[in-house]
Amino acid sequence: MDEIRVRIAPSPSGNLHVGTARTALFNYLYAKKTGGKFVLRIEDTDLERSNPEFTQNIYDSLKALGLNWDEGPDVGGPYGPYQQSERFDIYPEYAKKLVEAGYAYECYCTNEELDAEKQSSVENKVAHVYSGRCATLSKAEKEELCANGRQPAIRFKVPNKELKFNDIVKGELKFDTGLIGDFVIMKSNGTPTYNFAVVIDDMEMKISHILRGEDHISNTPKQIMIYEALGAEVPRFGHLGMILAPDRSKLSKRHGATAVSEFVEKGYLTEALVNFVALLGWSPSDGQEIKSIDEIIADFRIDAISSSNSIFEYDKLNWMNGQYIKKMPIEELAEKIRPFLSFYDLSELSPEKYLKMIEITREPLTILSDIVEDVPYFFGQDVAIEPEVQAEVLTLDTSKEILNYLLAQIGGWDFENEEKMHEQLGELRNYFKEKGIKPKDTMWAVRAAVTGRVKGADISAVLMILGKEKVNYRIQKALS
RNA sequence: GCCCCCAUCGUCUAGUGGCCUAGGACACCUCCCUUUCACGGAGGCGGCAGGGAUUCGAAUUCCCUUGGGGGUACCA
Repeated sequence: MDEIRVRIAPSPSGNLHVGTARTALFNYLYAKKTGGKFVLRIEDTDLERSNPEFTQNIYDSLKALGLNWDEGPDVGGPYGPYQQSERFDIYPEYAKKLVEAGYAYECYCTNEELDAEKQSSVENKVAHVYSGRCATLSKAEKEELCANGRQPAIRFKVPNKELKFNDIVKGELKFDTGLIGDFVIMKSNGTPTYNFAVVIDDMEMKISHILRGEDHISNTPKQIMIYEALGAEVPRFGHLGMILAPDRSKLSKRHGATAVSEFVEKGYLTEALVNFVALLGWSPSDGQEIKSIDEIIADFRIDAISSSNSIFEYDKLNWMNGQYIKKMPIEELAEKIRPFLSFYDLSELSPEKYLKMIEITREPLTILSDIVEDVPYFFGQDVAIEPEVQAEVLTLDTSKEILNYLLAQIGGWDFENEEKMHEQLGELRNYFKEKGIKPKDTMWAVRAAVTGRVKGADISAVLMILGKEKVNYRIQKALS
């Protein structure tokens, strides 16, 4: 197994979860770092819970994150098909081989019988291990069971031994297989169980390294035993710590967004998401945390992955998203923001003015949707004056004086030239400064009348975007 | 219950026996910059879970306790 081949194998029973995205990212990073292949496999053996809609979401999310796969259901590849539901005819053959070789056997137990066994284990406070009673069934007994209408499942016969493997991130892991119990590899309905299907698929797809969440640690010995029974080469395993919610429980809907697509809808940039999630369990060698995916690839070391769980905190994600918003090319940002502004009539603004508006309002944004709150005064003829602004600024005599003066002057102002606008505002401040009014207060009065607020984007740019007519109108309105 | 994993500031982490009086980032606080908010800059607060053992020396090794997480399915 000299070629490095990794995979991400989500099951389409939900939208792509950020935890899965992180696992995908680490696999992707390792593949890119080593010149290996990154494979996508859709694990939809559980037909009841699988939904094509989710498969599409998985594709879209992975692509949006820039985690492009070399082989997968949609792009094909030499070891397809890459969707388990299309591989159903493969698994029984291997199961049959295992039965014939004595590594597995048919089990006719009913759910009721199994539950009863389990129940007695619980009562005796011992680990529940399947008794293996069907392993010794005679041919005649099996035939009788079949005649009674029972369909057998196939169980793997677990050898009793100590099983060890060297985990890439955890180090040596040991298991006593006596505690595992013969497990089902083929359900009585003829479909494979997870533990069987993954092994067959990973084997056929020649996967060399399996990086996955540590919730799979206990599956690993089972899978290794299957590889061994099949005489196949066992891949290397690496188990990543889990991503937890701030309350240390599993990250779930009640904590807010969990799917990549939900984060995107809320206004998170996929670049920031990738960067943030990479930092959960991995850290850059130079301490520089803001890194593009290519820079992360360059710095990635698989042996430096942390093995503990990490908590998904929004604070840092938010900060990071703001960083990406600030450095994104303005045209690109303007297009990304557009969908969030559907509430407003964007046709009021020329393309140039729209761009300018984004430029001057981007700075305080944490997520793209924040913009909605920051731009209402750019639209419509009238502007909503906040009550405090009305009471604390506009009712002041000095404010009225300033606005009256401005109204008289504004006819001669240039609204097209930014430099000019700065000068005009500067002159206004100086004029009142000589009269003992602080420049700050002068600007406040103008801002209050025109935007209805005491804080916001650069006021000279705001005036230019609004244009002389609207500014004039809003000042008059504020005065009355 | 049983099995497994994990344990450095609130959070993400650096640290692989002396470079550690434990470094960075986010958050928080203070100050500076400033026509507002913000950005940015300069400081500050804050941690090796507890107990043993090994060692001249332990955040780093070993053991126990505690805490957190995962698994225990004919789900994946």
